[in-house]
Amino acid sequence: MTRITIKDVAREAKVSVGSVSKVLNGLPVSVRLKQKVDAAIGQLGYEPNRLAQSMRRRSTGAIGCLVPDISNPLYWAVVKKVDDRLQRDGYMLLLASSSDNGRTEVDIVAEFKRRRVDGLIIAPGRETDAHLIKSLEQFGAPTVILGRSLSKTFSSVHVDYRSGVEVATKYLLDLGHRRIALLAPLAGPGHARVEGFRAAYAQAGLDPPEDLVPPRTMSLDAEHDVRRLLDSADAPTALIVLGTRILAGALKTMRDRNLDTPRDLSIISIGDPEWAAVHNPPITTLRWDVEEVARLVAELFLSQLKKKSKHEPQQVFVSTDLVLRGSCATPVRRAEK
Amino acid sequence: MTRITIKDVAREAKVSVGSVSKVLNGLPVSVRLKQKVDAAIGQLGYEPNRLAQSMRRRSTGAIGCLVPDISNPLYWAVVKKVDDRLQRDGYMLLLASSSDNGRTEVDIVAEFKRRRVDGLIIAPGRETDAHLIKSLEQFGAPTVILGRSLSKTFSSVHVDYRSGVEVATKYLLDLGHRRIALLAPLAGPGHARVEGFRAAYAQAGLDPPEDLVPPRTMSLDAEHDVRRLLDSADAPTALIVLGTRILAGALKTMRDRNLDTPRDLSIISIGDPEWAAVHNPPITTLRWDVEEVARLVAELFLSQLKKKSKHEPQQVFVSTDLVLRGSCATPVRRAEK
DNA sequence: ATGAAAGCGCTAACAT
DNA sequence: ATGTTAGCGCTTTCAT
Repeated sequence: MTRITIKDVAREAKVSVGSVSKVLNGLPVSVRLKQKVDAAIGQLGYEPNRLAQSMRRRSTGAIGCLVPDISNPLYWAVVKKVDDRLQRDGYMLLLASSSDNGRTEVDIVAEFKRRRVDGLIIAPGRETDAHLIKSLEQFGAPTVILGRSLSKTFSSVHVDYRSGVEVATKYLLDLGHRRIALLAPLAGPGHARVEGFRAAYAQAGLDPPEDLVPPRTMSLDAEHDVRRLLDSADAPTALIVLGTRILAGALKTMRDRNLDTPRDLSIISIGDPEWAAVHNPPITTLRWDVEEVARLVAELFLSQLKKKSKHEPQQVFVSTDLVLRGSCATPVRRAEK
Repeated sequence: MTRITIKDVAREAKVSVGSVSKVLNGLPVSVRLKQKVDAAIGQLGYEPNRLAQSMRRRSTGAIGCLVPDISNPLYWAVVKKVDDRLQRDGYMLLLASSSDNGRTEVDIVAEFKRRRVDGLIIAPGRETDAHLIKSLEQFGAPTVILGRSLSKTFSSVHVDYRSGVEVATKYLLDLGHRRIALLAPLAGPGHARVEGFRAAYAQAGLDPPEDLVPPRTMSLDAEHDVRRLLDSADAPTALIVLGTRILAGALKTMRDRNLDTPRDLSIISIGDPEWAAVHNPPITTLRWDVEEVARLVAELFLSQLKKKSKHEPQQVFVSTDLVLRGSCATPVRRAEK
């Protein structure tokens, strides 16, 4: 551990600590002074202590980043991108995940505060959390919320599931499907997806199959849910599934049952795992640009960081694309099977 | 931003700052004192400033964590697990990925030093890097290396690819394959895999097909490589592929070529992406326990952190399992096809 | 242009 | 048992 301080440098260069500090911070000094100080720094291998700097400057150059327990590739893609972007500006990420360690999001935000982070990037686990909102608001640092509508007082970036699912549902409806099941957890922004689902039915002048929409089902065991669904008397002819796990569960179940996609069941995946295009048949997917989400988070964040005046919070939505591949077809009536 | 300091608390409670500090740190004090201080703290909503604490205590409770690519499932699984474990002990992760931001690993480690992290968890991009090693050694803080044999002076956790690939190769050899291609990047611990590959051939009294082993090929474009390989006159009858990307490339190419797995080509994947079991046919995989890797990293790290005396560095290897699924079969002679 | 000195908020001796 | 005080390493007035 380096024990060399600015004092040592000052002594070595035979100047005052104040002068060394000036050189360090690029303030105007004489050429001679700068030379002496630089020489001493090189000589001693001095590295400034960021703790001490942070203390005086009242800024740590650290950003608190909180992601939930869900093992969602989206979060990591965003973390990576944000990290890349912020490192460029000299910031570092203090990362914490809110799972499996018995600490709540509020606890972690409190810890971020104690560590005097310069800002916060938060992907909350739940849609609304008064305690968390209050905690964030009274902190008052630049904050971006990812994926939830916590409160309009913060900037946030969302995927526009509502219209995405609407498009996907309409596509299936147009193909002739009527009994479409939406398999997504109720929690979180699930309601947006359900809204899109209902909207598509409404627009087609149809009633959505209430028994196939959450919150009907969805335990943690996706495979089990899918199995029950497919085995029921009035089984759906198409599935819209959220996320890798449920998709995998559905696909596995179908293989076990020797059901064919898309002949026996059409499938649309919400989210585009790498392998959706590899699978046989390739899975039709509602995808969005992870890179763009990440870019927006980083931009929104940096813009707040740079304005001195409170910037107006913005809610940004990232649109989705329905990527047509081979997992959807006109439904075959059960009797014909 | 909280502007309340220990002084304010002392004044409010009408005690000295020293006494407040004692209460904060759980040192023995009278019940009455503690009550007064706690009351004042609650009253004021005081939160200790960790920067100031760190400065005096000479310990930040922050751990520097450096990975080449946080969005890689292996790394983020480890990071998440390590984070869970370390949060329990009051630590936080300072995370940095060394890609796409123009900063070298040495730069980032230097930044970690300046920020006075209490320890380092590093997944180096390359097998050996004298500069990095020196930088880590002179830091002298608890350090765990993930996935590379940087230097025996640090503790490290590895996946035992050598024997894993040997087992996988032997399995294919026993099935009757002779022209097996090992598709893995040369860089990094690739040599261990190649060693395993050669060892299996040697043990069977056979010569490995030199033209099918890296460093023969492997550009960044896996699909292209696979295509060239399959189109060549003396194409392999089996593939051992490293990682999601290459596997996906291989599978896609095969679908395009209308080749069947395992009839036309057997495939073993090194690493077990979630979908390997979902794919049709399910992919035989050389897998290891990511959780265990993470657990070992955390344990190795904490044990160093807790010993005052330098602990002897340990090299831990995590063994692999060959999970037999449906992607391998006895080779069919080309002519018969 | 440079130096001296006062803190930043806290902990840890040392006094009392 | 509690209070006083000297720093931790740095930045930033304020003098010179």
